[in-house]
Amino acid sequence: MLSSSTSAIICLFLTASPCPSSVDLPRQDSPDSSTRPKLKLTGPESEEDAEKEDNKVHTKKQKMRTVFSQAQLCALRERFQRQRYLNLQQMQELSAILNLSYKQVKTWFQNQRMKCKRWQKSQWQKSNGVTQVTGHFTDFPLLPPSYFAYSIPKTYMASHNCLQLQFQHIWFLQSTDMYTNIHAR
DNA sequence: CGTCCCTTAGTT
DNA sequence: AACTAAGGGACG
Repeated sequence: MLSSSTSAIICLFLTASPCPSSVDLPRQDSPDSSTRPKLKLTGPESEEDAEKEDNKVHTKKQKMRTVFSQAQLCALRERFQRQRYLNLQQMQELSAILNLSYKQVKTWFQNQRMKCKRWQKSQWQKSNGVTQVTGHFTDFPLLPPSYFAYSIPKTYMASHNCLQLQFQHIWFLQSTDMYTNIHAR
């Protein structure tokens, strides 16, 4: 039912992929110990992941912010379009492909979810004011970023039915994502 | 553990 | 100033 429309949107996104070329997948030093990409596709390696162990005696806790390449962002966004929640191995696979760490992918998806949530809230406020709600799903722009519904996954685990009633159509989309996420193995 | 949420801080 | 990667705490 819904998957058809969703996939249609995905196709749109893919065909009209706004990725500014850049075939680069520059190495992103995994600032994290857990789950690093085991296969390095592109050779040039970091050589500076030494900071994690306290070898840098007392250089402050400088936050190391990695700048994702356009190719990486494009791939992440494309994936997010159709799947907002990835399970462990899906994230590992994706991180390996993009040469990012597992934690980076996990963090990116979380941040993206929050961003989406913020965006939705603003949209809702907008429509709440004067512009009346025309439809349910069609209110959101179809092309990137096509932020459909968001929802709360933690409560999905706990009380699925409760939230399903609460969010209705919005939840339906989300629960579909979660469902495919959990059961697609 | 993963996620939500808020916060911090690097990059543009 | 906006965006957003990453840190940290709370919760299940």
